[in-house]
Amino acid sequence: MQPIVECCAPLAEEPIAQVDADQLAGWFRVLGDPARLRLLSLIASKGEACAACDLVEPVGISQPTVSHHLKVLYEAGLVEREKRGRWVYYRPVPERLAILSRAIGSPGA
Amino acid sequence: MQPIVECCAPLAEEPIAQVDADQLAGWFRVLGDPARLRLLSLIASKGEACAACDLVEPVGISQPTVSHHLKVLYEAGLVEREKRGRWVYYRPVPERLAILSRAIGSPGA
DNA sequence: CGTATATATAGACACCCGTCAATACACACT
DNA sequence: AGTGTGTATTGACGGGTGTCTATATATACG
Repeated sequence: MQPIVECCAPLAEEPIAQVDADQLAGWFRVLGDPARLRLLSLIASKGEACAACDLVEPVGISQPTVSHHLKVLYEAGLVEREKRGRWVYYRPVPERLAILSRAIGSPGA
Repeated sequence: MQPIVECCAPLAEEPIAQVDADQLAGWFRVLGDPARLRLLSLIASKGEACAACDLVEPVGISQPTVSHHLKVLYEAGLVEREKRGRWVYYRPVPERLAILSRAIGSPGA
């Protein structure tokens, strides 16, 4: 995960560079799956969530698939993980999400 | 295109419903491609853009591929089209983009 | 009408992705 | 140490997607 703190001015501000487009598109693609969106929403609305405890049953997909999606979210830097005993807890990374929100945010409207 | 004006409370507010997840994920998937992101950025930063005039050359992909991406953006309701003479002009749809921005917006951060 | 240009479509190809069952791994608790 | 449970990985399958070339359609201009 790159140390990107400031990235990608709003799309409407200036034509986005290829590099930034790749970066942003990667994040959006991660959000482009209903299962991941529901997982992220579950995590965010609880503030923190454990995979088996809070996530597998509600989304209604198999445990390996949940694990896969959580990995994708994690590697995109949209959630962070903390292992506590036998369980792994996930929390959202608001800074990352803010980058995306700001990129498509319409200051001209 | 459905008449969705109000949709999808912020992800962190409450666990998102399956239907909303499908809807949102569809829009994010559209943004999940660098070429489409660059096209949208070019359109948005100019306020309006014509495919051949302003888009084909800057993004560096073939005309049919540009046409395809514009169709995807259009059918997602992220841009609107207007045919003027031989040309087709595209404009962003800020309300749609605002929905996405608000969905991932972090009120808790 | 014919030609030139802007746009869209068709078809093909390679590649990526979501899902699952099966299995492996990690960690606590007795 | 052994067992049970949470988590991750593997391998496979089906479907979707981005890209291209070639071609078709539409519109303006002479």
